[in-house]
Amino acid sequence: MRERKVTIKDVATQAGVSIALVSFVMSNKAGGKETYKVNKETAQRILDVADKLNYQPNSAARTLRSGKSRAIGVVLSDISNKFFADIARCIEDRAYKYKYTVLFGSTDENPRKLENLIEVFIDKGVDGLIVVPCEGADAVIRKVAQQRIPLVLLDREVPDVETSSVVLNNCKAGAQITEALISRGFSRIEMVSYAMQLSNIREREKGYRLGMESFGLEEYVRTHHLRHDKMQLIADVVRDAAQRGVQAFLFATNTLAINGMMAIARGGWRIPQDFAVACFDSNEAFDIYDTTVACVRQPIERFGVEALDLLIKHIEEKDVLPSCTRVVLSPEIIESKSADAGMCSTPPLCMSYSSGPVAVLD
Amino acid sequence: MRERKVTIKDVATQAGVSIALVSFVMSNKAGGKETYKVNKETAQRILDVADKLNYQPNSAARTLRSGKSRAIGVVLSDISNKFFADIARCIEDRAYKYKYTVLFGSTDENPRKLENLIEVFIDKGVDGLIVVPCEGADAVIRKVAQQRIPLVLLDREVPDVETSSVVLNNCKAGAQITEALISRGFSRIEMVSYAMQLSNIREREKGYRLGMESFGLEEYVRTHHLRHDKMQLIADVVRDAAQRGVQAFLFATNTLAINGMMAIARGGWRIPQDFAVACFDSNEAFDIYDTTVACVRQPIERFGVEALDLLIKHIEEKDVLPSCTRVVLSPEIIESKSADAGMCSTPPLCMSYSSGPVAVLD
DNA sequence: TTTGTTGTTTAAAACGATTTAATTACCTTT
DNA sequence: AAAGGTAATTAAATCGTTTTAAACAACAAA
Repeated sequence: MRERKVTIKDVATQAGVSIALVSFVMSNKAGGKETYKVNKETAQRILDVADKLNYQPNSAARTLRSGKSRAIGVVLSDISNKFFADIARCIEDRAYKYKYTVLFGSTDENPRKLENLIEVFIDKGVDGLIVVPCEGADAVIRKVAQQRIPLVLLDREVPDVETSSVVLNNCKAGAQITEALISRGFSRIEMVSYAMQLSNIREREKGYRLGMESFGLEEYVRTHHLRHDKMQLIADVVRDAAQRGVQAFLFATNTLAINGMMAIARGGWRIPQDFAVACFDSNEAFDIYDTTVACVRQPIERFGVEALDLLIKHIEEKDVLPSCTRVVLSPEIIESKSADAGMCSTPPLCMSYSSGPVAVLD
Repeated sequence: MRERKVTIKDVATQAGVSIALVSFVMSNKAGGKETYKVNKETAQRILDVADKLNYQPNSAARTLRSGKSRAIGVVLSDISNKFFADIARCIEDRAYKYKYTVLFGSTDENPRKLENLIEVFIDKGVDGLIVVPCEGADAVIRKVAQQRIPLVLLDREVPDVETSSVVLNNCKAGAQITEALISRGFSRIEMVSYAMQLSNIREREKGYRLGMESFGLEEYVRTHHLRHDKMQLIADVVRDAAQRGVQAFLFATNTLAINGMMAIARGGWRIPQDFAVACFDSNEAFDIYDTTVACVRQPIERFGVEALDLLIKHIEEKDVLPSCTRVVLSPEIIESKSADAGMCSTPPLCMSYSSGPVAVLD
């Protein structure tokens, strides 16, 4: 019952032309730049036949011969993390527009897995890669970059490597959100972060420090470094902080904030009565119960769009000069209306993600 | 500077054998069933050379010739939705183990987009598909099924089509969670659902009805049907319900719950003091602020694992009988400890997703 | 008539693997 | 010594495109 796939040959015979001509017409349809000269009538006839037979070019054959797959690989930390899932979605949509297909992979911050994923993707013949590098992946990234495989780093950067990247201005974001806390009257503010050598994390911590220092609060600067696979220890951090009279926490990520707030709640403390909280990334939870003092909203759409556009640019000018672009996105600080009122279950600031001004390039 | 890719030919000449032999060895390495007879020493020599040259078989060539791509397509509603993102992650991990690559696509509940995604994936040569069908996609699904393309439906089913599927026992879940609400003393319970013809949604509503009826509460049965692209109307539902003295809401999905709870908060009501809330799918928000009466926890891992295993089974026995399996997963009802205490910001029930018993097959 | 020229079309060679059918080498057996 | 059998190996066809270089047709210029 299996109907044999219709090939370019079928179209050619049906239309009474050679397969080459069909190929010319089919690839030109996609709007190629090198226009082959094909008689208009013949071209139309071929298109008609192709349409009638419902001809779909075989992707494997095309890739084999041309070396181009119109597929890209996207290597993230974890696609089930809301932040990355949102970005993935934007990349997907944008790629769809350009008629590119996307392969996703999650590293779990494991450099070996990252290396393996990249290998698999390259092996599958992707035209380029968007990668969220993890700790210990520097060497692999450098290798990819010097192999001249189109590459865009996302969210984090790697030192001493010539490649394009799209990142947030993390330092500025860290400083601004710290200042938001301070302007609410808090001074004993501590940061909860990861014990990972990641550019974005380090910059956020730096911003926090700068923010504190600019208000003369250097004596209270304290950053807790958690291992991402030992998240339960966050409860100790909270307990310890409570004893030392800490007033507010600044969480370096989404995941830290959620776990931290859970630890706070479990310990019997209340937000914002006992602890004020601010964090990076927004979250649905914060939208429902508007209890956080402020959060850094990252321009997710821009991350996806800029990364994909950059990558496609690289793919298309592959043989030309290897230009590198660094896109630094501006954070948006969203301050809660109600946090200082000490209430719970009050109207959230925004109904959906789409509201509010979109951050712009620096 | 571009280093030419090493091909099977290079390995063959280096090892002093024919390319056929290399092919035999390379594909046998993967544990094929039809063992070609190759001299052990020669095989080892070939493997050594392949390793030394870092030979990676060209995927396009392999796909073109063999018709198998070791890639699958996964068509979801929206990968940025936490529920689907979690499933995607499980599928990814499991596929990785089997050395399969996964293509993801989001339909936004649009049947045209679903059709297009499936077309693109098939065109890319995927060996099989996992699909979350949306409203209006029945015809497309049937077409795919009768084309004998390995297919597994996820989360929702399509009537009158012979295909495998993995779904929750939605009716049972609906009944149980309704009973959980009733056992807390609520009787004026209304359901907030979608105006979509989706098997899972319909079953959940049915369960709610059965649950209410089994306690003689049929007079209060009322299901609100929202359009997923008109989510803001949920505020009207809440306001209207408040006037009619409704005590509790049962939300049919994650997204409805989040938007509903936001609408409640915006309207100045409090959870659980003014409205009790129960819903399908858990969410990080509910973990932090343990205010919901109960939620249906879906066995996400099982969804991914079962769907992928089924699909691979279909792919591998493609030429044999087209057997269909229907996997129905049991829901787990998670009841909050604190909801009836009328508190906010109390210790949540579980620290992370991994706690608690895992639901089993019916 | 010959030589270009321009616009169309095509034959045939890749691309890099898999897979079939045939061949070789080396034993046994008769 | 011939025939048969088995294990190991290989030549060659094939998958469905893209792409290069050549061929062809028609017509203008020399």
